[in-house]
Amino acid sequence: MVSARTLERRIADSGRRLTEPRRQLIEVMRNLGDHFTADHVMQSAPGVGRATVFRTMRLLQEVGVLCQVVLDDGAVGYRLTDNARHHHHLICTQCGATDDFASAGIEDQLAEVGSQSGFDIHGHRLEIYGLCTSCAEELGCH
Amino acid sequence: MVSARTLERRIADSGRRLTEPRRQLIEVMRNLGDHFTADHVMQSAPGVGRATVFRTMRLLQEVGVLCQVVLDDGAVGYRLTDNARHHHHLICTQCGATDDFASAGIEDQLAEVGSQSGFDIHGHRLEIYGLCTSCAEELGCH
DNA sequence: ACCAAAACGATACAGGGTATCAGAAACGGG
DNA sequence: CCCGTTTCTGATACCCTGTATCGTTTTGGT
Repeated sequence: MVSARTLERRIADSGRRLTEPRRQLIEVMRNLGDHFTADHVMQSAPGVGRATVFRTMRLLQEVGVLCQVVLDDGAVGYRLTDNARHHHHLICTQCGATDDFASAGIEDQLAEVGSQSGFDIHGHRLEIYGLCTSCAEELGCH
Repeated sequence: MVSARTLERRIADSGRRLTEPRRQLIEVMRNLGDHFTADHVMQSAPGVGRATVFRTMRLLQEVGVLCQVVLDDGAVGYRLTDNARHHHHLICTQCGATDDFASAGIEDQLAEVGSQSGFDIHGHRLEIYGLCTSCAEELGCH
């Protein structure tokens, strides 16, 4: 779990102000767990204006501590992350549980695709869908 | 370029009716080239109702001849495809040109991630962003 | 404490997609 | 070939996620 201190420092270090609504939203997102929607955040922070929720979420994305997760059905979720580095997501299509991962092997394969295709590749997006261990158990032997 | 006949057969074979609006939309999408948005389709088929455009696009996705492409900025594009099999997209962030590709190496790496993570993986979504050869030339030596 | 800059809340708007529902088209059976 | 059932259509209202506007409030450096 990424600490509130880390998140607040990221905001401060980027030259932005550390306001009360921002602090509240950070706390709310931390409490929402490993995945949530913008709507969840709004409902959990009724004192904060709608626009501020979206603005803050955009800000957190810009400083690299919040990332979008494209779900199975195309809907968008969010997730706090402590590593701003490049990574991908493992998403449970049953319960929504989400994990980060990185794989040098995959990056190598993508570089390979680039050289074969003639495209000058400078980014990608990868989401993996499946069942987390507990959902797999539950569904597997029902 | 995927033929109109193929597309129409896919609809008929799935038990749906081959109506005039559907035929029109298929023709429009074929003419729009390798990537387009729902709005492009609507503008190119002024005689067809908005809801029918979306319904038909959903239908084509269900029968596997139209796929969503998640762009760089999160916007969604569409693309006709003749292979309903699993594949990924190479997307030019400059001009929008889009190509399909598949890579056994990547699939292997993903299986690897699955076994390491404990997730029971049953799908994924991969979009690669870059510059197509002509855009790379144009921008490279301006 | 003061002030300019930044951020806020309310709200209107925008874009993409879905639900509803009365009327029209498709197509299989007689 | 006509008829009835089923499916589809168009118009429109609506929903959801996110952004723009703008007057007011906070922030934080001096």
